[in-house]
Amino acid sequence: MISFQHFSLEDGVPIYLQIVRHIKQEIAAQTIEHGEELPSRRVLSALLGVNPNTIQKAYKLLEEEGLIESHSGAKSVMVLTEETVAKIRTELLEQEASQAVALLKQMGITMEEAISLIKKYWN
Amino acid sequence: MISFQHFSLEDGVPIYLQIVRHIKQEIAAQTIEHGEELPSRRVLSALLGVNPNTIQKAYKLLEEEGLIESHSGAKSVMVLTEETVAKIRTELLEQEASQAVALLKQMGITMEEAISLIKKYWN
Amino acid sequence: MISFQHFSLEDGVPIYLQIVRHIKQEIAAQTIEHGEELPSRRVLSALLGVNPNTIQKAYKLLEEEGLIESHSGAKSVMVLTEETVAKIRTELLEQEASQAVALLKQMGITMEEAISLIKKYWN
Amino acid sequence: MISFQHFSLEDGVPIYLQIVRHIKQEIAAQTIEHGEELPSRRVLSALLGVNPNTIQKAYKLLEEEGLIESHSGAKSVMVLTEETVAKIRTELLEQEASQAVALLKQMGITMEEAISLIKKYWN
DNA sequence: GTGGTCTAGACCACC
DNA sequence: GTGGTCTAGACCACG
Repeated sequence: MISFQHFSLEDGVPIYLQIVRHIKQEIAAQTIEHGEELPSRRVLSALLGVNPNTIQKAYKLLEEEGLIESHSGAKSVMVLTEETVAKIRTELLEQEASQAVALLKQMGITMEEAISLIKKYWN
Repeated sequence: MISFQHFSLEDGVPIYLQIVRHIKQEIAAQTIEHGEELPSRRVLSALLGVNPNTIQKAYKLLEEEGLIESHSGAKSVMVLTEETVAKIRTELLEQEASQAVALLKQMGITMEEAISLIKKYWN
Repeated sequence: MISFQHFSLEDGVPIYLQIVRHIKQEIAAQTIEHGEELPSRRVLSALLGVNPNTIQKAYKLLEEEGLIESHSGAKSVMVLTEETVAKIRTELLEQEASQAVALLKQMGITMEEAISLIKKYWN
Repeated sequence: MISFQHFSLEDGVPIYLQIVRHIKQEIAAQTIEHGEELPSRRVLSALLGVNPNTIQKAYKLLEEEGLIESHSGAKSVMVLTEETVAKIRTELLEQEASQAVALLKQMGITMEEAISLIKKYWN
């Protein structure tokens, strides 16, 4: 079941991309599964306090990537193969890890310090 | 001294915000120091390959945050106390670390796996 | 009696407006007459291949213009005086003719060429 | 020189499509030529009393059809070959003529009456 | 109720 | 000044 419990809007990054990213995270975490229904535009827009159109844009992008099927009048549905799940998982990890490492290195932090940081923030 | 980095709109973050963030990273890494002169808008725009207006916007934001002082006609200088440097450093780390940890945990990754990921991407 | 016609959103005009226009054309052509019963929403929607709601919307608009009377539970009947028929007829012709003539003149076509075009497309 | 002198907004048809159509008419009438600059989004939107975005949408559609070239920071420019002009001209005529003929025939008007209508509205 | 689209306004990067 | 894009709100067709 998809959830937007731990979702909060950052500043700067377009909202619809943040939503896409969050859904991909849920896919990678397998908290959302093949065939599952997504919340409707209106429901999710009310939940996040944004315009229904912004949700629409996020869903459309996911549809173009083949992760969703939408038919007018019916709810949008997840379309997931094991393959795509694995691919998304790898993508997200790579993205996040390389970004984090780049930042830490640029700030002059050593790998050991980085590891202790991870431990500190893990809880 | 501000170092080169590639900026683009790919991920949707406005370039001028990316530049602000980059400069803050250099502050946190102490590769930029108090009293240092910033490159002129024109020079930096050439260096980073973006429009001078965009640099202007970034500088203005930094000035509003009190990190820069521009005296009309003269060059801009960094205004950094130990306090502000520490604050920026903490901000950046916290932001990045908590975001990364949240993602990893949500994806069902253990701390040990996370650490080995760090090691893998460190180089 | 309302005849079949293909309706779609291709050119951007809402379907319910296309239906209204189509019915007005039948009025002007006097293939629909005063006192005639309209097909029920369900029947017409099946005939035209559109959603019953869309027919409903078209009927409502015609009712607001006074061309239809619907008594609750009963069928809708056409309310047409000679006057209104003539008015609709004139409206439609004027609209179409002036639009077509404006286009042709703007494109630098002579009246003679226009007439031969009419002849060409008449069949 | 393109002009929106004799342009007025109809109801029902999306505004951006009306604009596209009008520009195509000007192309067909050769009142607008290869290499000519189009009015900017802001200018035209103010002129027509609509949102700049609506103009943007019209221009984008023309660009996708290869009739316009747009580069950020510079004005949009017409890209017209003799071939495309001829094609547009034919398209518009065919469209308008067949539409007009269909309406007239459906209204029970004979070809002779139609021709006299044309003559009547020509002036 | 659902998704699809048109119009509107503000902001961004660039010349 | 220019075009490009993101967010917002209203309307449409459909189940």
